[in-house]
Amino acid sequence: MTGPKSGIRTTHVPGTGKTPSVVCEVFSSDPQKVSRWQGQLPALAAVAGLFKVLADETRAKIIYLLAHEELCVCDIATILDSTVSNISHHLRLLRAHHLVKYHREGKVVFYSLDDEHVLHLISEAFDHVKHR
Amino acid sequence: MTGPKSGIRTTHVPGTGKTPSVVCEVFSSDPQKVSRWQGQLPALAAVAGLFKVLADETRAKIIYLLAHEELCVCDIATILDSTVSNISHHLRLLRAHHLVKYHREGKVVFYSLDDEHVLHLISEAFDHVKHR
DNA sequence: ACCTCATTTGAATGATTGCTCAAGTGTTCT
DNA sequence: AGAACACTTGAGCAATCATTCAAATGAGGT
Repeated sequence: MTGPKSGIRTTHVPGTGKTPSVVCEVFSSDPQKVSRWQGQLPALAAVAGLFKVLADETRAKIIYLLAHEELCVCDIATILDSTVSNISHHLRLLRAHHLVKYHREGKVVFYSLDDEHVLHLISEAFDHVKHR
Repeated sequence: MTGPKSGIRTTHVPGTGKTPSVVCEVFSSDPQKVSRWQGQLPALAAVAGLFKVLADETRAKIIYLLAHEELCVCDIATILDSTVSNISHHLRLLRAHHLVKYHREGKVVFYSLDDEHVLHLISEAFDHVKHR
């Protein structure tokens, strides 16, 4: 199968002002460009998944905090003016993506960043949103 | 106001095994660490907003495509096996964030990337999800 | 054993999001 | 003017998500 969204479309070549060379092409628009991309697209689902993790203000702040120092859940909640439960839920997600590490000291659990790369990603995005 | 989530929490110092030095501290957990962060957190809402735009497989792929060549809506839809309407909705969002530029040629609208920085962000995230 | 505290977990809620369908706009051609 | 085409837009829907509350777990102190 060629996918449920496929259909009959026409052809366009930019710049030339040409009329559609083919009126009814099955499952492709511009044969040249379209066929060139066949199987060439990298799997960006995982990339989008990583961005989803970072696409939340609270989580971005948690990462930023933990990049600078080790903190317990309670402290993070206080600093971010949130609830312990809420922060714990977010940490659970960050843990699942191996972005944070933790160790228990008595009753308290201390979290810290386990992936400097994501901090770099955040700071780069921060620079991006600043100058424009 | 100090925020709706504030409450009375206790103090913890990692490593020392110390007992909470203060039992009831209003609106703060570890006074040392918490106060150090007062007003020090950068505004990461916009950063999270940018990541939200990238946190979708279809949009990530559109950006990847447009980084390599100029394409019309119809072609993008064909390559990504989606509908023209769906792609147009995504392009609308990308346009609102000034990530893509476009120009009309007759009936056809050609889109291309207007922000190489986001491509760098994507390729960096791609490298990240690969080796682990 | 019991109580307290720090954190985790699950269920419930409201908000946001991606996609689809149908209708609308703008452009070209006859 | 009218038809055909490329694209845009808005409403509607199901799925996902962030947050909250209440209950559960785990560890230390008495």
